[in-house]
Amino acid sequence: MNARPDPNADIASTGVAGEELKQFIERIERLEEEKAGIADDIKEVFGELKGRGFDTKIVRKIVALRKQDANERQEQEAILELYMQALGMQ
Amino acid sequence: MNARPDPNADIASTGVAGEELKQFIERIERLEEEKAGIADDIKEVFGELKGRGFDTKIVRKIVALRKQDANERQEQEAILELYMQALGMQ
Amino acid sequence: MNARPDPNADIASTGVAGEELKQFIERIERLEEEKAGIADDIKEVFGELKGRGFDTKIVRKIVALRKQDANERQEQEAILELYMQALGMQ
Amino acid sequence: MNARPDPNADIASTGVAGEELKQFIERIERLEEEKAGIADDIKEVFGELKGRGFDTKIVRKIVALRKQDANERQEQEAILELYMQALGMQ
DNA sequence: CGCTTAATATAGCCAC
DNA sequence: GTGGCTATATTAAGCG
Repeated sequence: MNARPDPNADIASTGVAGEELKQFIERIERLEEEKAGIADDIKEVFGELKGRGFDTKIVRKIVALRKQDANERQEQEAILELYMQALGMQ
Repeated sequence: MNARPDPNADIASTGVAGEELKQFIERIERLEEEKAGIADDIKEVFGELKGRGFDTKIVRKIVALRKQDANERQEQEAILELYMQALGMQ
Repeated sequence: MNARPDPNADIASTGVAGEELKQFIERIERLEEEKAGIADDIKEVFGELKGRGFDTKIVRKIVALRKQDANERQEQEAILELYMQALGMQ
Repeated sequence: MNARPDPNADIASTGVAGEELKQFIERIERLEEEKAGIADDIKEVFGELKGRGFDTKIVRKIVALRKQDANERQEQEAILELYMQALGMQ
């Protein structure tokens, strides 16, 4: 048993749960702002790196590859080749 | 004119640019970790909120809607400015 | 249960699934051509409109805004329905 | 000299250019609807193809490859390898 | 032609 | 664990 079994119902009536909800939403929005800020930082690094003459597209690929399991990558390539052979493409 | 007009060429030879690239990549990876951490925090808030009896789906929609409202406002202002420029109203 | 549980296997052997795949790909390519054609039509309209003295940038913004307004309306309705469900109001 | 040198100015005054603009916008919106319809058709084909056991991601790749110039692809791969060598990744 | 914004594709998440 | 949905990442287009 719970003192507030259905906060949603309370929203329309007392506003108590509404206040709690507001707090949650504000926390989320604050965190999302932070996240967006970091995303901007990343963009800046790419901008800087581009200004130094590096190819951003390739750097992105490297970063992605470092995350990705090498085996999975090989598997993907293998099945892709299989398909291409079936279609007579190369 | 630039002291390093083609970093790509350097990569294969001296490795100097390779070192610089490595630095960039590590910065990016550090920032992406931070970003992922915040994403986790957000998930936690949703978990908590769910534990308090709120419907996560609805809360997500509210958050999205509030963001959209903000965007909408910006859009409206943007187009208003465009019009004013077009009409020579400065 | 399915008559062809693993088309990928068939590709390398009989080529039957390869044929089916080819059909799919050709359908997709035909549709993408159509789509590109329409995109060209849109470009033409913008060209025409520009020739009539309108500012394409502004017109694009108006179109985007009208679309956004429509989306916004749908979003509002969606969240309203969600709330009603959550509150047991059918 | 032109009978309507600045349609934008007219918008605020006579509404004549406003009417013309409306026509343009409606044409654009109609075309964009068509385009969206075809995009949906494409999605359907992918859905169907998926239901037949094909891997949509790979099929997308094939479609993209068929568009792409083979030389460009090889060049991309070459430079990627170069970078990876420089970083000691394989 | 580079930079910014829109379209598309991918991946992660959540509910069933 | 599968499938839909949202969010992110990539790619393409438009503009100056």
